[in-house]
Amino acid sequence: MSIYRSHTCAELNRDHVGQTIRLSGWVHRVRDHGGVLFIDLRDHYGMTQVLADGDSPAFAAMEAVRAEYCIRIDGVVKARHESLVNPKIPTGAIEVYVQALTVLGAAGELPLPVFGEPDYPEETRLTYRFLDLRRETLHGNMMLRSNVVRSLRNRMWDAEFTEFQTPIITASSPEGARDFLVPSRLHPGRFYALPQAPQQFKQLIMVAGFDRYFQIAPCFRDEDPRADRSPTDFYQLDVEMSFVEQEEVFAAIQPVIQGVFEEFGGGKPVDTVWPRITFAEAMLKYGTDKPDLRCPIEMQVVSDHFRGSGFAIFAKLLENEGTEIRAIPAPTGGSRKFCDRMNAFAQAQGLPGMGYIFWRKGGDGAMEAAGPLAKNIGPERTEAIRQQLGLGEGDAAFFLGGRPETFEAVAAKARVEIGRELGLSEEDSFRFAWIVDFPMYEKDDEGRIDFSHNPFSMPQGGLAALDGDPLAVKGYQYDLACNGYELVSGAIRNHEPEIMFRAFELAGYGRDEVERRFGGMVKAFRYGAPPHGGCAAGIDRIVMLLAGTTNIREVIMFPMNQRGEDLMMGAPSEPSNEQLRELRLRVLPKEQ
RNA sequence: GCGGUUGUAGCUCAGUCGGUUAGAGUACCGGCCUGUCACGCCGGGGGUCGCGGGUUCGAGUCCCGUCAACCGCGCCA
Repeated sequence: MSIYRSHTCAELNRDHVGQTIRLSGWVHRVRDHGGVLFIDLRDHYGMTQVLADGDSPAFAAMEAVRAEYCIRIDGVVKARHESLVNPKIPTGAIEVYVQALTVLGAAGELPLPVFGEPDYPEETRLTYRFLDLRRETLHGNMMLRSNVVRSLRNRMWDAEFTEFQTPIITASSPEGARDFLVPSRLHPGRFYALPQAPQQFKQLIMVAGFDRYFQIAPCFRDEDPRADRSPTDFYQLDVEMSFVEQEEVFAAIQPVIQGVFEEFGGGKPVDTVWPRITFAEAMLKYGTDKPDLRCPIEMQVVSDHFRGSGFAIFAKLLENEGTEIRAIPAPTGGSRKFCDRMNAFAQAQGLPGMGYIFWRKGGDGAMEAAGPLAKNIGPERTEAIRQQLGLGEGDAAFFLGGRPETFEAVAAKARVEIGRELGLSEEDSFRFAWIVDFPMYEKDDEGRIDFSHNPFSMPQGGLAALDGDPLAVKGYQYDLACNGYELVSGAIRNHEPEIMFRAFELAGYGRDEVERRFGGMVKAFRYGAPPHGGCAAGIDRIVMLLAGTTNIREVIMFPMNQRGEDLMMGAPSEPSNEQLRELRLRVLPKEQ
């Protein structure tokens, strides 16, 4: 027999009654009745009730253990009386009478209880992550993650993709997010960078004549975190294929993503047909490029009804170029209480507010429009709006005005909030859509043309398209949106050096600069580069959705906190003087 | 960098209009209990009310500042 165990804590049942067995695990819970003492013994696999009474030589030892002690017991499996069976655990038909107990690892007073999983401050949970991970939820999340990754790999292998590893210590690529830099000891004053993604490597793998590559790849970005975005590092299912068009990438990746959602989604409905929605349409209808399609509400432009109307705020707004009025229809939302609550929601998000109209039964029994806006613009315009939006008695509509970029983010949240509050949205389903035709360029704060997404994407229309208005150029660039999250992002790549130079030129990067920054890739494209494209799927987010949480740290084994610190390991830490000397670095004092 | 929320026992929280010695649950320690599975009962220790300043006869409570955590914005090709 193993010195630690003959069985796991999930294994024993009536078939083992009478056997002498050995278990190792953690003390989940102690119930001391004086003459008889029960311990729920827990390991990775499950739970078994073990007990001792005064006749057992292990009784004194049993009395001494506390929650989360790691112990080993020897004992005999006993059937429980029918009235004492615990149906909540698989081993509930039996219990183990303990004859010997050894403490393998004692535990101090717990800073974080495992039993019962009460809510705890995240700071404590991260500092004692190893205890948090013993808890059922997090333990289960990590097992889910492992199983999802295995399933993704199997599905990719089955589809004849090949997995390769790319460098972790590599060169800085100056576009995009901030790099994590790694000082070079052999070359003082020079730095490696951790890859933000294996982007250039996977493209080079295609140039190298491989086909259908994938990798479960760590990506590193030195940016501030969000609830759904891990700081410092995260994992992507990175994919690249040669000789493909956009639809072929979709066809390759949909079965993989859909498959894991069907496998691990707990039976929640999973879309099997994924609509293609253009970026422009998504922004118009949903106010975001990652719409939550569980909410059926679609926004509409209603500017004409407000032009020259008695509602001065909107009428005046519309005199400025690039402005519009957008309506969010809210079927069944026709009460002042609800409208005021949503208005307050918009204000809490930093907008001046959302105007609204709602339709109710009037004093004479006929439908009447209510709300401050209706009074200002008059009955004809109000009625025209109602007809355009297809609303009726008991419904409401909210209005936002200005340049779309100033209100779209809040409108997107309000749309989802309205749908949820009114019970119009599905809750337990996964709704997917490919968002396509992203613009190649946008204007930055100073009015300069810059890449809006991925500079390596092929512009639609090729070289010729780059001679017109840059802001009108669309790329073969796409995202997969699911329930309000961006799960996948990808593109057909620009593999022709001349188009690439021209594309960068529009964004203000000279030929020399492109050669310098992306020299390896540009050089490769001069020696017979195949057309290629691919995508990358966010593993953490996929697991997050499958685990039913909205916090990415719930699905990462050892996450950073909101400030990019690892409270358990104490990272980042100060280097020793010797380390700095060797790297020939000096730390500047903090500016006061 | 900016905004919101929170900060009281190891932990989760309550604490009224500014008023006596700041409470409960849980955890911990001690006692009792032979059928519990969130065991139960009795007792005990445990507090810089985040920190600093102010108003007041009196501040956990009001005001100012500051720190920290989380959420959001900026940022994230």
